[in-house]
Amino acid sequence: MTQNSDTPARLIDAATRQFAARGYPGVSIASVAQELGLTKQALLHHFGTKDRLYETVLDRLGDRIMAALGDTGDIVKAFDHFLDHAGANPDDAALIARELLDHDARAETGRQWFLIPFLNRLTALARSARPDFTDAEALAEVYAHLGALLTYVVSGPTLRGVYGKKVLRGLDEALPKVLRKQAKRRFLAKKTARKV
Amino acid sequence: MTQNSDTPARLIDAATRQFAARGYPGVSIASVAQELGLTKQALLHHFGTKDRLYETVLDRLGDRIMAALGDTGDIVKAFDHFLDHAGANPDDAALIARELLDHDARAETGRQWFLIPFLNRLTALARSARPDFTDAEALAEVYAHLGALLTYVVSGPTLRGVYGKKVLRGLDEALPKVLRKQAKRRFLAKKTARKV
DNA sequence: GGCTTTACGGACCGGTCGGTAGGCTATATA
DNA sequence: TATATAGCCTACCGACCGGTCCGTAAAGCC
Repeated sequence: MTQNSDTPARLIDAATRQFAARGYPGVSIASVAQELGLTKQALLHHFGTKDRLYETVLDRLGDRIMAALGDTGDIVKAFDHFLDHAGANPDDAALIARELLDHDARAETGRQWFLIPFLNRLTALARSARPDFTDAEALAEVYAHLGALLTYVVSGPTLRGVYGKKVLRGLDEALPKVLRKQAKRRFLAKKTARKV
Repeated sequence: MTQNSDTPARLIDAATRQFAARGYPGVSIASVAQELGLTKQALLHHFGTKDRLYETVLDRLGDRIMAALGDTGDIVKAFDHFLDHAGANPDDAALIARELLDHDARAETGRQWFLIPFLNRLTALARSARPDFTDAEALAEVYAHLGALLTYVVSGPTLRGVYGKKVLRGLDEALPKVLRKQAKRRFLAKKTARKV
């Protein structure tokens, strides 16, 4: 650690932002390195290849979103925490959305996809909240809810540019309410008659 | 029309597939042209620049999705038609999802975004089904539903690769049901006391 | 038959891509 | 003090990028 020992972490941060904003093919390793005033060779020194940089970014992302769910056994709270996290870290949401679009296009040699533990966790929570669900139904409900949540968080900048700030402020007020209400309706019914 | 007069249309088809699969920065005009055995100069002859090719692709997409909604006044039916269309044309869904992610990053000189009429139409239908909604609430419900639908259609290939065909078949059976049930719950309530 | 237009291909341009080779410097260790 | 190593650089490579220039063959128009 002769010079700046946290360079790898800062490169990961920059790469996370750029991959989220422009996607894998839209980002050059030179532009990531340039963000901290380095050359691309410095980046290659730390990560070897662009692909390994990207995989590292996804690894960290996987850790963050699992942590965001918390250790609650309540799926509504888990989605609540995740919405908070995604709202505060839209880059994370964008990267997830991009992976849903692009994952099958990339080679992904061997390793397990970073979203699998996340989806499995949510599906398990859904099944424990609604034992009347089949596995497929639980995954479907989780997936539909996650899709609505991600699309909303992800399109913020786009819709702000298109509709203007005022409309978007209304959306930012209404949509989280819609999502929370929907989570309750989705997962808190049948078998588990509920309070509030 | 000396040689092949429908070349532009075929180029648009190829470009639609490739942009949907790999996104704007991931597609080279040479690879699009190559799909019909042409060189990139042929493509540039017809469209001038890569950007104009992409805009043409979005124009056609905008026409298709508006047509897919049909002329019904019933938002549940409109979403039903759109789900059918998106299921049969996953490239269209992928392009919309990519635009939601990327639109603000591109310059988009002047012209109106192709999704605006689509979103406006759906929002208007939502408001007429639920006069108790504010504009923001209607847009939020439309957007949440659209997000769930798009994410589902778009992630098909990815999830198939990750979960295997069997799980995905279960999802393909369960998720459309979830979406249809949800559309009814979203838009057919209050003021319009319900049957079914 | 001359002229223009359409539809391409070949050659090439400046620039950028990911990646390699090798060198320099500051620190850590012996 | 000698050596090793981490961190980063300059220089360079072949491949590819979007785009221009120019030629050419076929068809339409007069």
